Amino acid sequence: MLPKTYDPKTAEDRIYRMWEESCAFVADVKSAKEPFTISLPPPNATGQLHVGNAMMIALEDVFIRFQRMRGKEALWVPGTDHAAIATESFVIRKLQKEQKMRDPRKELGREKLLKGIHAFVENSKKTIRGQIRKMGASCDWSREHYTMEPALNRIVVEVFVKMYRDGLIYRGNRIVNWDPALQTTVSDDEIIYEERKEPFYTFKYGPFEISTSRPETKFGDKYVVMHPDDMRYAKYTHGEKMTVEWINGPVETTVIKDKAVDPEFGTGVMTITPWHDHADFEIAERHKLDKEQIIGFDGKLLPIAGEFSGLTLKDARPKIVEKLKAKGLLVGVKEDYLHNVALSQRGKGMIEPQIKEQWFIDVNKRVVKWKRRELSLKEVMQEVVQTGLIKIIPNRFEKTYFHWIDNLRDWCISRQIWWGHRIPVWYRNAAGASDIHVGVQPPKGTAWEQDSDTLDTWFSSALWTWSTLVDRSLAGDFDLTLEDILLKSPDFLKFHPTDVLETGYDILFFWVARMILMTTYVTGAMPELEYGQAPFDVVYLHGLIRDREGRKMSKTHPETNIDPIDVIGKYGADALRLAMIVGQSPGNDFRLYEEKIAGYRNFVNKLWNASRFVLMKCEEEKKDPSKIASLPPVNELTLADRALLHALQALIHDVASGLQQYRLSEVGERLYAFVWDYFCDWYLELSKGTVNLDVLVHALRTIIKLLHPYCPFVTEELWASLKPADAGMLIREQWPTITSELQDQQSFDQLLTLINVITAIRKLRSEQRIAPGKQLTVTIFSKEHAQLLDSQSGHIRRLAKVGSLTIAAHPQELKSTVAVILAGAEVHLSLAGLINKDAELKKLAKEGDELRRYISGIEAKLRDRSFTDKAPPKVVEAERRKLEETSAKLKTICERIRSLA
RNA sequence: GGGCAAUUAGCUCAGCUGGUUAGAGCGUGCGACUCACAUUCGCAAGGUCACUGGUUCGAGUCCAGUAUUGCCCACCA
Repeated sequence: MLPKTYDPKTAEDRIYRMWEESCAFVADVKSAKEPFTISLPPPNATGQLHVGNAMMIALEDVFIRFQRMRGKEALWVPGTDHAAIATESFVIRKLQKEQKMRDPRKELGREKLLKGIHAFVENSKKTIRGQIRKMGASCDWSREHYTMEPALNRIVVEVFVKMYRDGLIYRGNRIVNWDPALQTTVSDDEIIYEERKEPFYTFKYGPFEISTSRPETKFGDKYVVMHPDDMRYAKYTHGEKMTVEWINGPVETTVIKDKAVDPEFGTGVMTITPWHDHADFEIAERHKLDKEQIIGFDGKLLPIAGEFSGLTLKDARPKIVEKLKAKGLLVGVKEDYLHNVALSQRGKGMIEPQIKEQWFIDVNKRVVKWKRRELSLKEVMQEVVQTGLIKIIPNRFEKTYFHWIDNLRDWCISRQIWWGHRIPVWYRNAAGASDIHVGVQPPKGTAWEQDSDTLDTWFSSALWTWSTLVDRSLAGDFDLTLEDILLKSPDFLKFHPTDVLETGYDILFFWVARMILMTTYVTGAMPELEYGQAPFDVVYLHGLIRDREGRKMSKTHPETNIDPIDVIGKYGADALRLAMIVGQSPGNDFRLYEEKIAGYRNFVNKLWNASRFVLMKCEEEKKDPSKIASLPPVNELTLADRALLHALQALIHDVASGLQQYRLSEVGERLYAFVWDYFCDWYLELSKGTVNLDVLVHALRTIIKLLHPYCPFVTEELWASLKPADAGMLIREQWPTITSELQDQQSFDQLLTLINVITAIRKLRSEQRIAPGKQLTVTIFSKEHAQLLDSQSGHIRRLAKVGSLTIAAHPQELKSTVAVILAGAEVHLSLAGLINKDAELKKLAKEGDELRRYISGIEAKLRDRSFTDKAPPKVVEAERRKLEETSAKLKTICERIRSLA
């Protein structure tokens, strides 16, 4: 016998082990079944799974389990990401804290530090694997991958070289976002802006006045820029040179006219610092101006700053302002000037733009082959979404996506960190000439030195949907080309493109867009792949998880922060999964808090107890549930059974069609309501009278199958007790199908009637409108109803708490009875005068008032010619019917009031 | 500055292509030791669907504007 409450703790690990040991998650590449593939967005191998990861696992597992049961060859590829900068900075901070190292990079050197990070990552991977399992994820562990494994490294390098040869990757001096704290560049997308109030200074600069919030960068300013149409400065000509007194003495400056200057802002004149400002850099590029470095990569001023050389920016600023003031060049200071400062998303340190030699991907060059045409990367990315090859859910993000592409600049892919895929480029200075080698393998010969930079972590993630499907044994064979490797990999041929990419909308640009970029680029040149594949058909974007107050989940608010693993320990994985799926809608943020999870824990327990009840019944009747194989003939079933089977058909339909449209939340609610309100509250209640165990077991099995994608553990556990003898595990069961013979709307309506009768009795009782212990007579018009009620009389008697219950097939003494007309059915309850008169009258009067108000509303509507003439006849007819029904109801109520009074 | 979204019960949210008296969960109040389940069961209260106009026979739903909130992108020296 099952225990009274379901205990997920003992069951979940055992069930997961059973699935895994029996290879239930392993996809068969040789199968003839249609494939269904998802690549798990690889969590960062930096320690722990967070709620966002848990959410995506829950959603994806629903897709996968559903499709697997529907008969697809479902493959879910798990893995982890090396998360270059995140991991490296995490480990460095850790070393600083735990081992009191000042600068771990210097103290350990490249190799030792990498070894340390590697050990840390291996450990994290272990943790994360365990945590993904805790969620119940049915991913194929035999195909687990890691972005830095040798096979993937080979692919990364191949793609780099291919792009280099196509002229899409180039090396150039460009202004980049430099993070002095982490000593690396970061991409535009890795910057956050923070509003700050800082003083805003205005200085005298020759005949001009210029304003700045960063005087410490102004040493090298030797260009003064204004708008060409600004009449105030019309007397100065473009290219005019003059000498002005500046911080460290006189400097020669040149007048530049450029439309980038806003005449309305400040004095309409500015000086530029091209080395340390994006906008200034662009102006300088346009006019081919000199650029000078002012700030070192360590964040300190360079010798150009003269006496201020070596100072940090923070220390230098007041001193410089002081000096300018002393020289009489300070015109004014506006305190509390509000502006945005760029901060590193990772370390939260200031970003100092710098000019550096970096590797870039050209997004505008039209050399990308796609469907037999040559386009730019930008154009391909736009096309696949525009033509509907890729569909984004919710579709409003397609707009965001296009907007992002429109503004996309060349992608800086090199990073000055050590943890990551090393750039496959070698340099050599021999005989005064410098050589460069770009290749999959290191060059032969001596004196070659590899580029010390590594690749942006998103470069390798961008290949994820297919780099994980490559046959590992081929990756070591350097006679093969990238195309050969792909075409010889059975997994790739069978399972790519993937079906759904499910992730948070916050990494649409970081990752999703870049996967599209890389995959279309690589496959577009391959005739065998019809000149181009997208990495996936559908992008499902979930929202961010927030706490009860709407804040982002974070450890800084431990009282509301939810750690998925803690929650699973407390409420079970099924409850967590349900809580994260139901109520969640794509693209919208979602609040998660403990009560929600507790609510679904209760639901899981409800399902558990419903099953327990069924099993108890089986035991009572000495019936072995495993021997129940099929339904008895329909014509032998009772009304209630037929109604239940009908309702199940509708449920099967709704669940399948909802899931195919990715409406997970709605389907979850539908299942929740069905199990709780219909199956438990009504059908099982009715079954307490007479039971057809075959139907009961069949219905429960169906429900359990439908619920399995949402809460796999409890359903698998229950399945073990309920399944037919020859059936295997639930995870591999077939999805229920709709049988038209079982559709029986009439029975369903009649059962509703019965339910209404019972509701009415309950209500009467709870409102104390009938006295307990008295006789209750139910009179009904239809023979079928009478039979039905008769079979339930014991149950109703209990509900109504009456001493006896009489059921008659014909109305008797209608005059002296108080009848309740129940919606759409001719069933009356006769209370044989044993009611609490005052309570009843009050109730009836209220009901009557409501109905009268409602009726007059409909009447007014029907009198309105514009309605009756213009509305569709169907609608008008419906209103008429409504009026008739309601009037009849009101009439009965009036009669009852009369008979009472 | 450009863009996207949200605004429905005390709280968290559903409400698909405009059509019965706008729903759920939680919370609240009242009642119940009903033999699967107190992680339960029954009942009730609570909403001029942010505001103002418009389209329509009919608007929570479509359109325009306003307000508030949130997010994304760009960025001004």
